[in-house]
Amino acid sequence: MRLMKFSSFARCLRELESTASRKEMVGILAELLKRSSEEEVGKICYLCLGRLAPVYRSVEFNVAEKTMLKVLSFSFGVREDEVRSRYKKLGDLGSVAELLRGEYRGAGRGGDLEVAEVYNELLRIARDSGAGSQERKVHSLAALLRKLSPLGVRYCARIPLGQLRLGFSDVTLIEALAVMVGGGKEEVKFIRQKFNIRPDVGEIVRVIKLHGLEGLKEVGVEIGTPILPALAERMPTMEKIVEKLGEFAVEPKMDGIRLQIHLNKAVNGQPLVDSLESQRELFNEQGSKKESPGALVCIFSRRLDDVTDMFPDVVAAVQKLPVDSAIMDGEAIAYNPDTEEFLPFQETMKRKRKYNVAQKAAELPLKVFLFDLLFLNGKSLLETAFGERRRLLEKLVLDGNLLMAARHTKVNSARKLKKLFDLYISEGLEGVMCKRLDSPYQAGARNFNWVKYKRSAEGVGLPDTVDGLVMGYYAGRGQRAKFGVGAFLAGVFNPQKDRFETIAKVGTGLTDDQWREFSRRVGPLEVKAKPAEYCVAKELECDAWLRPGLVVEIDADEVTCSPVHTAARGLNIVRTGAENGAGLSLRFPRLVRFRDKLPEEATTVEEIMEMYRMQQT
DNA sequence: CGTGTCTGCCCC
DNA sequence: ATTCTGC
DNA sequence: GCAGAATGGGCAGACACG
Repeated sequence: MRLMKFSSFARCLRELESTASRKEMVGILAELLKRSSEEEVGKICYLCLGRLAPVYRSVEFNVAEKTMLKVLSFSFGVREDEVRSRYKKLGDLGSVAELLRGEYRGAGRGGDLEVAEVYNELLRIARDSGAGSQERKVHSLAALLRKLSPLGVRYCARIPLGQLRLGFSDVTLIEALAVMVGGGKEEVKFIRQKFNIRPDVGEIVRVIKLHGLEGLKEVGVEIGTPILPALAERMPTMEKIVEKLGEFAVEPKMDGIRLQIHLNKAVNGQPLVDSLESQRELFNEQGSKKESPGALVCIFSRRLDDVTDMFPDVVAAVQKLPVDSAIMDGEAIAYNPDTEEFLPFQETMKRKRKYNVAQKAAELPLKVFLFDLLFLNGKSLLETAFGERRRLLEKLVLDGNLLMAARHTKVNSARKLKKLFDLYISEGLEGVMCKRLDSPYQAGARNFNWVKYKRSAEGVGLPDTVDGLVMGYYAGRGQRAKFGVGAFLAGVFNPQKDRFETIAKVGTGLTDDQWREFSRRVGPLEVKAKPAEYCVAKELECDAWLRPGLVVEIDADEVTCSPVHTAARGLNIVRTGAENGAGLSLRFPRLVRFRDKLPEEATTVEEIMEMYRMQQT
């Protein structure tokens, strides 16, 4: 079979991009996969998904928007402001690149590259690092783009940005795999199950090409290969949760970092480290080999990043567990051993680091609340009912200090649920997780086996919504480009200083109609420069400024200290954990509605300060 | 050696 | 993370 | 109801530059 040309690949992507029906996309993708040979099909899968490797290999480009602007400018001899202004208008660097390539009259075309050649070059560029690497990346990417057709450039330029905007992702690609081998619903289900425990489409398609679906049967849960985490859905009321779930258990929802912990002790049986090490060598990674005596521990984040080296205290505690092998799911959160209080999310985040790990571990001790057991002593528990998995988890003999089992209470009424919810809220926690006791561990799925119910759902997250002044807005990307806006900057009023201070950028909560309405309402308010009474950090500079005129109602989960937002900055009131000069901002801001209010009737900095204080208790 | 800018399928 | 939209 | 694509605040890391 001949190797596929990148131009031909690009034409296929173009077809996919202009197709809305998922069924049709599956057909096109199945054809594409069928046409590609086994050596290149894995690479084609990764490229389709805007990547070079499966997520848990984390090949980082360190090239995104800003650098790609430089690449396009350099590649096609166009001034950077020109590229930037076209980007603002089109909202997509691929389209800009395609246009520039079409207009480019310099020498270029170096023949028609194969997909694999483009892939290899992108991988080489991604791996370049160290002094001077940014410049080399710009030059190499520019040279690569000049060798491609305009359509090829369109997609190649989007790959380092990590999004091809084709309207499909992993799941659709899996369906295409099933169709490729002439399968139906059953086969989709089968392949998806395998993908959930080996989240590497490239690998799965290679196995299928070589050995068919039969070959996939060999793929099982493996210590050292992350399982896609199960995710929770939300529901609006507790009554609906009880109605939907029947008999379930309630656990507290902690505001920390999700961890999937793998443990393998070479006690009896074969340790499964061989394949792990060989895969690492394949990707030429250095230094991540775990030299722990007698026990291999791997920790993965929610997005399957290997974060083992960031949590040596967790590794040490897990190594002591009296089991041969296990995979556990849990939440890590920093706490203060003196007050026994859990710390805010921002503090826990400081534990996610590469340097000064031991020092921060001492400053910010963790609790890890384990809430699920996916694998135990060589056997997968994914199909085991949650009630039974929980029973096995409780038998694990945790140290009770760093490793704890999450509190877990069986519930069958809204009354009991409410009681637990109130209890956990009073402890300063985020809310509750409700889990069906009879459900398997649904790796990779967000469904109603797990339902989260947060403080904010009660309208208790923020004491009140915020009425913010719209100070300016930002050009939209992708599908927001057509509205001319993708987000806006909101501020609150400081009557003492007679000025507006920023509290959040808002980019969600508006329907398409509301985005259009936004454009209409904002048109007459546009001014050339930032009004003098706006206090805005440099990094929040808007694409268009507005004079005071439009006020909107904003909801959020929380008021937090902010290093960039200026709201209530300098109000000399003690803020726990805040640096001097910190302002306040909103966590997870979203628009509720447009309001007919005067700018001076916007929420004031004192009111925001009061909301912040109320939260602390 | 600091400081500033950009990046991350980052974490949430 | 939240939210909206097309299928 | 699912899959996908818009978007948020805030943190540490990687480089570039002076």
